[in-house]
Amino acid sequence: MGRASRHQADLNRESVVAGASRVMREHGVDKSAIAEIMLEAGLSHGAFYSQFESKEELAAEACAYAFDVATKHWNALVDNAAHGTGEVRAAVLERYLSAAHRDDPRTGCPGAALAPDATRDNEALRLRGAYVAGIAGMADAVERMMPASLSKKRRRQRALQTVATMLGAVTIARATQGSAFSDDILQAAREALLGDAR
Amino acid sequence: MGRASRHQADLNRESVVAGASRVMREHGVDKSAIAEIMLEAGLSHGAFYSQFESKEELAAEACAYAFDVATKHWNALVDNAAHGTGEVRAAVLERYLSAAHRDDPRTGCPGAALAPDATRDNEALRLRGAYVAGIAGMADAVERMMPASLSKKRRRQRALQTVATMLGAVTIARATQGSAFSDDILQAAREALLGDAR
DNA sequence: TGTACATCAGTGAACGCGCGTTCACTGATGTAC
DNA sequence: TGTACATCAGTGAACGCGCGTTCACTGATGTAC
Repeated sequence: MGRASRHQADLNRESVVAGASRVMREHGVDKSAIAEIMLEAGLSHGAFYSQFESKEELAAEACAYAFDVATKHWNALVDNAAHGTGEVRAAVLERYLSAAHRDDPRTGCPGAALAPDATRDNEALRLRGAYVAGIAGMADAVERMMPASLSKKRRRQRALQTVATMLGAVTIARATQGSAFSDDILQAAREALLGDAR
Repeated sequence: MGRASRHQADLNRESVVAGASRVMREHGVDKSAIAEIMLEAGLSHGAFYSQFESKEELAAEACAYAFDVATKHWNALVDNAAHGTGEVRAAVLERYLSAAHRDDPRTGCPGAALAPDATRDNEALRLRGAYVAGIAGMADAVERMMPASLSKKRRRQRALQTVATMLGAVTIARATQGSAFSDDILQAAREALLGDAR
């Protein structure tokens, strides 16, 4: 096959990062074998180390990439909101707290999917760094969805509470998938965050 | 060393389960080596398989054990409450959402610590089963702490919302430990669940 | 109560597998002239 | 613009390590008589 062009190599690298972000959200960093990730990108196992220094570097980049995509999407929704942020907030929460999101971590929230890996990353801190930056950006996006009538301080507070509840509900729903409890916890979170009895 | 007495063997088994519940809450099931767990119980690596069928069986028992201890404790607090459940609720939440709990998963909530392992347990379902039973019991205990003035249905709803927020806040706080965000998310969850007046 | 034997908890070493990382090699790409 | 050579993305195989599991063995415990 020989050497790939500089342009093609760059495309390949992006493809590996994007693929890794999906595989790692599904299986976690440790259970995502490099061979499997490279296969997803259509490359051979051994090609990995001509693009990345280590698996940990890839994990950090995949984390940053996943947060970037998700947060940009939310910010665009806010920017394009025609009738205030209430509808955007409702749509985002409805989607986040859906069975579909619970069942498809591959394209879902990296804050929920990668939290365990960021937690246990105690030697090399790159993944944790990417996670912290990512979740902070995500919280900022949620803050922008909060009612303009609230004070800046209250909007921040509400945003953080919302993020904690969203992420906790999906985390528990995934850990209990297949049981009635899984649906109940999502339903309760929906009622809390966008419910009638709000 | 020779054969241990039946009584001693039972004690050893309990010791292994209790030790595993601590090690696994700290490192997760996969990163908890059997050798390390057995060492914690003062036994040799090879003794494991005369007590347990597999690592997965141990993980399920360790999960059930950790939930059992935590939930019994909370139920006892409710049973012994002198002045209604408000104080118990406040004390439990204050503790759960503390930096101390974030920093000490070994003796902390298994619902937060073992969620990733229950999530990825897709072949042998014993760990997931223990997790579902455990988190359900924990939610019941939280429900008992809710104001008696609320309807049964509202108490249940509030309990599930509370569990989602608690667990989500600690999960994020652990994944972002060492950053300001980690303290902020715990603080926000305290304000949400304990009230601004707190 | 004492004796002979079977049981089996615990030991320490070895096995096997998955997987991160390394390496010698290939041959198209990029560059110097 | 063409030619010669150096570079390096990608290949496929091998290495090494951690760790779950297995195994032959030990000797105190439990039991049958």
